[in-house]
Amino acid sequence: MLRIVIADDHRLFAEGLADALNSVPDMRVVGVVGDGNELAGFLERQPADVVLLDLEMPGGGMEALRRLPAGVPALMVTMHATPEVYRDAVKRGAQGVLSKSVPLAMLAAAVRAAADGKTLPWSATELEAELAVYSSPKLDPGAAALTAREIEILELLARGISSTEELAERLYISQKTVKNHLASIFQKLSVSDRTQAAIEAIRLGIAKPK
Amino acid sequence: MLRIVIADDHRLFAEGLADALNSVPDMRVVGVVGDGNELAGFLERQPADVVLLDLEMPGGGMEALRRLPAGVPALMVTMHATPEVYRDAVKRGAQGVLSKSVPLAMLAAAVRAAADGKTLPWSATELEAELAVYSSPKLDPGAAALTAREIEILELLARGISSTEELAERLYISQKTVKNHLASIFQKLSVSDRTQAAIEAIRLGIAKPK
DNA sequence: GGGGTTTTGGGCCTGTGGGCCCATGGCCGA
DNA sequence: TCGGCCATGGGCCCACAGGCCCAAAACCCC
Repeated sequence: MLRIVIADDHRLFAEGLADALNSVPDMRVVGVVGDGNELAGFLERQPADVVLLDLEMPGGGMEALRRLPAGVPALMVTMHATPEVYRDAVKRGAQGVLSKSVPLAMLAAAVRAAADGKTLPWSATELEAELAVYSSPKLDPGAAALTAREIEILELLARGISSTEELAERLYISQKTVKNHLASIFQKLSVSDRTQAAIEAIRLGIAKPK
Repeated sequence: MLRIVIADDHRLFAEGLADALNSVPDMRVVGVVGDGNELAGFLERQPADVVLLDLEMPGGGMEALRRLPAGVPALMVTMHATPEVYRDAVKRGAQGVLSKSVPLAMLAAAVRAAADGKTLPWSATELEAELAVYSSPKLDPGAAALTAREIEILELLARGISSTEELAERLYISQKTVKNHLASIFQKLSVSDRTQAAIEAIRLGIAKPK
């Protein structure tokens, strides 16, 4: 799970992006700050794996970038992505620069790459090639341990198929087998009933409600 | 449920905002377009209750505004909210102008006001006074029927507090009362157990997982 | 002040969920 | 080929969930 801090004074953008990133299975936004001067202090109290910085913000995006604690990967996200901005940002320690016009999936990939310590290239073609590796979420170890059948059951569960009887019917297996799978799921997800399992499945992005 | 269309070529912003608005109980983003020229055509196929327009976009925000079908409330959302922009936008039929720096809750209130046909004032103080009326979501008929206590229980449920015992402890009431509330919730949401209730609560935006 | 709703609680009963044990056959990789 | 995981089932037990009926105090609105 990658912990992300967003530094952007445009609250609609920041809050929206936070929601969007939280719906990506392997990411969690742990903080939003609206002022570049607050960022360094905030990161002392709240460790993060990646910081997303707006270029245009109070306190200055470039300035905030320069004052980041060493070793914290940062991505500059800006309306005005130019080669000059890229050069300056990378010189000051950023892992890359992204336009606010890129799709969410590309940002997610870039965040994974940044967390991995990669410095992203500027050119669009190289960038796409680089990010292809990071396109899919690195799921939690817990989630990864789930078997195919278990995931299938979780998907149904998250869609509201909650009774043992109906689950068994949908999967053409006995109710006993369903209960066995569920018991295994509970253990792997560290939960104690199917309600918590459904919530956890939704939270992990394994399954979506409806 | 208010249907919203977002017109903005900054995909990160648009997708993020879409997620954020979808998590507001009474709103649903039904479309995102990245070009002002596409907007009018899109709205013919997909009716909307409110349109959110970016000022700075291909095709021109003001231009797109002018070409909106009559009677569709529109809000201009922009980095550069100035009195001049406000004057021009309102003259062209917009219900108001909001800076991208406002919090999500204010946008949500503004959307409700716009859907109601209100034209929003420019000055911040008047705006706040006007939006106070629209601060709380117009819930779904089904959701609206839920009582305060029932919502409280649903929130806990969606956070993984699933056993009757723990729910009772958290709320300082007897387990019997918890079960009674749950029975009432099941009926109102047309579900049959707490797993489905938790999922429905998340889906309706009444509660968020964790 | 009186009639709705909400919140609180009781009793009772049945069905289901979840814990724990075990067994078999299939499949895959070392 | 053998040991491992997986999917499939069985039996058993008990606690808990959910259904149904009812009741009283609190609250709020007209």
